[in-house]
Amino acid sequence: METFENDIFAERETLFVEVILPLSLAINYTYRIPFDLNDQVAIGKRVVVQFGKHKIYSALISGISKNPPTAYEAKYIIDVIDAEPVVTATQLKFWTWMTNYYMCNEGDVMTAALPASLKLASETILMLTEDFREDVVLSEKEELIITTLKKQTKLTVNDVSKLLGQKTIYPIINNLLEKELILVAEEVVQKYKPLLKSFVLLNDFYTDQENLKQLFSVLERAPKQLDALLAYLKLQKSTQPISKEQLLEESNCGAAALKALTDKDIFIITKKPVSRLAAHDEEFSVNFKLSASQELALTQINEHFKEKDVVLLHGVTASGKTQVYIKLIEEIIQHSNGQVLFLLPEIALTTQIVERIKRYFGNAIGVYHSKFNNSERVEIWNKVRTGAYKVILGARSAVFLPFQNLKLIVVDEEHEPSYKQYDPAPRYQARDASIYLAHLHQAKVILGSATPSLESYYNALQGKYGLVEMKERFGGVQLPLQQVVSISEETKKKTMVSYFSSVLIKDIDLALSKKEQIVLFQNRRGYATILICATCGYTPKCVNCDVSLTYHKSSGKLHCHYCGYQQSSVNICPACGSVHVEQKGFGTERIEEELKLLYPDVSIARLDMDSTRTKNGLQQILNDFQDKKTDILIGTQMVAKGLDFDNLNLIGVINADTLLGYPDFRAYERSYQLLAQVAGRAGRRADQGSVCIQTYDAGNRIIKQVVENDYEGMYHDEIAEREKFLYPPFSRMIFLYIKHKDSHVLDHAALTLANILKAKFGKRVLGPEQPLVSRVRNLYIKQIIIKADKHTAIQKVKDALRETLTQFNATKEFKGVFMQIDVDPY
DNA sequence: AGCACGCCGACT
DNA sequence: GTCGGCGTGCTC
Repeated sequence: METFENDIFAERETLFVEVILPLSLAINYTYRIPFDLNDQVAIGKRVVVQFGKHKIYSALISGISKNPPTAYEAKYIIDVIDAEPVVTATQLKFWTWMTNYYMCNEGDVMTAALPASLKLASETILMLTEDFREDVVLSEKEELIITTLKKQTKLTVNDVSKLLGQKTIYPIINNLLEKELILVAEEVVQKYKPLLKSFVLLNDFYTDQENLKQLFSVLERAPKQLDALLAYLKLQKSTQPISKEQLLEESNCGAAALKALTDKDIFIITKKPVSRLAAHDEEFSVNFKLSASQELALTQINEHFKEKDVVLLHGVTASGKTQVYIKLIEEIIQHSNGQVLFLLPEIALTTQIVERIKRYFGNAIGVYHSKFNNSERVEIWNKVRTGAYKVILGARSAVFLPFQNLKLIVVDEEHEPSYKQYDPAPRYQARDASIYLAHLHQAKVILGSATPSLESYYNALQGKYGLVEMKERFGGVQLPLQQVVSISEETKKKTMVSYFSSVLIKDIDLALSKKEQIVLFQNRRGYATILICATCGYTPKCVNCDVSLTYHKSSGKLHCHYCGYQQSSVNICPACGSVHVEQKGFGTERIEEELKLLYPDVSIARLDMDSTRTKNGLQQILNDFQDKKTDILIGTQMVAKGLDFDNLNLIGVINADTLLGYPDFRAYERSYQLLAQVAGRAGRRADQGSVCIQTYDAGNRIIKQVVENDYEGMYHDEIAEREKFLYPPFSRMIFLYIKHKDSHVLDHAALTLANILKAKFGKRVLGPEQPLVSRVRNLYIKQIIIKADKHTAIQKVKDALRETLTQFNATKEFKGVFMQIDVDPY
């Protein structure tokens, strides 16, 4: 009797949970648990809570306590969604670290980390899936939701609550989502269609040996069809089911023979939805041999890993770093059954490197990518959590996946700026964050690049990271021959044809005559086409932002790259009425046009943000180039990222100066990296490639260093500058952006804040300054920089800064001032 | 993020 | 006199 009462007492204990809401809030909130949900509560599970008067969110439990809050009465949670935690304890630690390090809110991290369908809110719209199946057994309530959806196609989470007359609906919705009967609306916008693939099946009749024998004799006079049958029987032993393309590849029988067999009912073709995550059925093996220098690099990496957690692999372009990674990954998954995270810049994810790695690791690999839709993302999320995926290829956001047994992180092209998220918060650097993530999992990190960031190389030279160098290209192919062409000289000699020097034209002619392909590189930044009035100098500007509008020929409109504002183009100057409105500057579009005039019979394509907006746009352009449908490819930065084409031997850089002239302490480093990477695309297989760099500044040391492949020289020059002027890695930087719609209020606020900060941190505070673009979306912007030298305890600075900002924002005068913090803003 | 509360201009 | 503009504060 007494134990019984004790049990009741234990059950009746009141629990409180601290939850993270998927909103940018400075603190977490505490809710109370109704007794009947006590045993379902666990850290990492999602709960349904009401926040504010009406809103309902799915929040994440980050802490459990028995102490009621003193200052207020906690609201009850409405429901517990998950049977198992969706977020691991390690992930929560990672979130907390990111919140502190990058000075954002935990809700920001949660928003960035969770795929959208794990963040249901009351207005989330639910719909039936396209390949809705009738054969699933449903509960009464599930049935009601489904029949209603059949009638009116759309329901919000709120509607469902009303429909069922109860608040406890999330587990039901979750069930339906898991059974893939419904989906959340975002997926519909992205037109989620299951990928259908044709599979071949031999008619059951022929499983009988006698019948099969007869079939052989019947097909004797149809060699192609016989071939197909033999191929099928051969494949049958190893793979099931057999896809149409597989069979065609194996047999060389041709589609006609296959069709004939199908018509005769010997083969049966069925279409089945397959995972978009493209499971490869091939053998799980790595059957290539490393070269001597790759083998050496591998040994050195493993040697360093005995003492160090991070190794920098510095290998020249086309040295075969990928193979080294693959060997490392193979070792990990075979010997420790651990998981590997392979980070790539966003853009490289759609290219060949992914295909290559998939080929090696087959079903154990998952790709995570911002262009994926929700169902794909959740699918990957769950497969990482259960450990079904051993290797994850992903862009920066892949650091948020729920790894179970992470052993190795590879950060390829570690110098890439796209590892940094600029907007919105969390403004994190995935390369740096992955080092902390690895630390949490006691995993190792390998940073790879042909042109390492100065920070990483510095860390390696300081002994903080292990350093492994590969100085030879794979197969002994020579590095491309690079030449510099002075645009000013050619202009003087009047040998420039539009944007192209005589040297470049000669090279293009030669390459075309050899049927080789060409890539022309034009950095877009600062050089997009703008309109300018030749009479009065007027330039159309964005109404919301302090930037000139750029002219896009494809749309015939003027666009703002910051806020997306568009307006129709102008022929007559709105300021002075002159008709002499001219185009200035040149983007890829303009170069394409000029080139088409010079080479009307040559097939030219363009690779930039505009031509690759869709998920498959990039892939299409690359495929066409691979298949040699395109002779010349004109591109922005994108062409520098991991492209690998056999027939590409000439690279032309239209104008190198746009890179060098950028007002940023990193401009020279970035220029070197970009030019070296672009140049590295040429001649990767047999012949030595050539690179033609056009510039007004032929004597520039960076250009010289690029031509001489002198990374060390560049490093030493740049690091000396950094040390002299106390830039990273000799200091840590925090950028503070202050925004307000009224420029006077902003000026006053920025100055006041800068003075407060200067009183606290002294000469480490610079500014306020006006950033390059001083107004975006109708908000004026000022910038304050905090530059803490290496020996400062940075966490203390951050703590003090956070407190100062909170106080500042609380003063009446500056309440409406927005502030953004960017830690390590590179 | 959203939503209510509240304090000033142009309207029945 | 009121309707509604959006600035500001709060949400456990």
